[in-house]
Amino acid sequence: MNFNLNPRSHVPIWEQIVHQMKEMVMKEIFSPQDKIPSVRELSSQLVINPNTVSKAYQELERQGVIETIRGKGTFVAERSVEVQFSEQQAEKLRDELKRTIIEASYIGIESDMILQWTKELLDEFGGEPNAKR
Amino acid sequence: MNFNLNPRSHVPIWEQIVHQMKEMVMKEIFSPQDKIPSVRELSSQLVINPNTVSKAYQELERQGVIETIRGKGTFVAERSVEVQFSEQQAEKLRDELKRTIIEASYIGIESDMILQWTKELLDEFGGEPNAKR
Amino acid sequence: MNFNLNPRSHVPIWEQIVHQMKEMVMKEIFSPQDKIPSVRELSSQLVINPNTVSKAYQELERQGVIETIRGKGTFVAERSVEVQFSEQQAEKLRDELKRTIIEASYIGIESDMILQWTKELLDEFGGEPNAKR
Amino acid sequence: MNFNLNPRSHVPIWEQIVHQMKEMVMKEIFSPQDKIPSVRELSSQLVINPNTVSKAYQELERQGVIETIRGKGTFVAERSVEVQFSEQQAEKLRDELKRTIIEASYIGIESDMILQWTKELLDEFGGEPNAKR
DNA sequence: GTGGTCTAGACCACA
DNA sequence: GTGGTCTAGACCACA
Repeated sequence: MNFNLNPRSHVPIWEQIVHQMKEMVMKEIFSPQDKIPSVRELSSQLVINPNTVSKAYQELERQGVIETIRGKGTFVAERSVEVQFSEQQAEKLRDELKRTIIEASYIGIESDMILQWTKELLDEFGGEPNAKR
Repeated sequence: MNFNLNPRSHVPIWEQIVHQMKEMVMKEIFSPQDKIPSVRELSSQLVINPNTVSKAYQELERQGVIETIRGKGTFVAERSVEVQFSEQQAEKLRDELKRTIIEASYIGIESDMILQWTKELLDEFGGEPNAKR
Repeated sequence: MNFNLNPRSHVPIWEQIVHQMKEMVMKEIFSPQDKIPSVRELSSQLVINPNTVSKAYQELERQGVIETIRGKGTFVAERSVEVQFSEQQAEKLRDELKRTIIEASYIGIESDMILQWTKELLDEFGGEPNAKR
Repeated sequence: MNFNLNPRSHVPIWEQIVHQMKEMVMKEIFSPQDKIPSVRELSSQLVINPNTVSKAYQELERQGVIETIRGKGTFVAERSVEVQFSEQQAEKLRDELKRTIIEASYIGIESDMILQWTKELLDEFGGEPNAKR
């Protein structure tokens, strides 16, 4: 697993792991049932503290991205289509989008460029890969 | 100045101020040369710690959004069109966009919805208001 | 013996076995003197680690649910009515009940619903089946 | 705040804190907006590690029981009536109830006693205290 | 070997 | 002063 962690970032390492893991699942680099490295393996590979990896894994499990089977290891979870997002979650993401668009427009990035980025990213990540149908 | 600050949010208050200030400039609620309240005035108006306002103003000044003129006060800065963004800045914003799109797709928000949001927000904030041409 | 084991659950597998075994006895699916599979048989049938079954059997024996007779095998134990529970045991179970009721009320499950569940479950499991009278 | 922590219990200390905190909110010992002790205060009062208290507070915040205001402290959250529980959550709690009832019946606790306990506990904790109406 | 809990202690951003 | 992150390391239950 290739993680690209930046310890200088203001985003905590455990959050970087959570996000990149979700990215890999969206990109179908991982499929449901795939075994992912143990906390100890990954922490020694990334040269970070096991507790940091553990925190990331716990958050991923809470979000239903991975599943832990006692004594056997950790696996990418089956994703159910029924996943229903709340109004609140949607609101929060729209706000994030707004924030990014204001920042981008402010420094002079053209609307067309932003729209193009969005389309490219949606082509890459839009849809629901790995969802049980 | 109407700020909508949420102390319960995990976004630092100084960052909320910075962002809303930029939003107001983008919406042309403020024009260059407009005087804005002093740190003391604003902090007592918003009932927050002066250090917080001070930090926000420092960041806004660093980004060239406002200017302080000794003995006269603080003003919205003139924006020049020639403002050129760096590759690095663009990269960072594209990454933010990517992050939001992954999260949104992950919880099942349709690509069409995300695209619609983007268009709406670009209509509202796209362009370069207040820029000296 | 039909066990419904869920390795993804955070309840240890040996505990799931213990509990389902007791449930089967309460439902009179088993009667005293019935022979139950050996550790080896059950572990290979359920495709789990023999140590896990062994731990479950030890706990069941400790609780007087099953009995091992050297050279003959393992059997459902005779239950005597005189089984007297201690204040401590009762206290512990009342606490568990309290915990569940607090959690349920907290997320907004109606008192009536909780009461109905209790009545249904008592109809299904209340009483002392298989007890020697 | 009176916590009754048992380090010998198999229930982690942070979980005991979470549960007892919810109990106190249900009993209206705390009301929304009430300030609760800081992580440092509580950890020194309970003579446990700050990280353990921190973990409990983070879980309580995730569940919407408390709110953190940066630099100001932690407060009991306003509870909204709209709290909607999922089928899955209800299922899990019914299972817990089932488990407790089987255990209780098994050791010979009368159905009437269990029903009485339930009614007493519902009188004490049923309903939605502190909910914004 | 696997993950979970807990302690001890450092460092940092925020207000 | 407040909480959040991270490291280091011990101990434990489970399989």
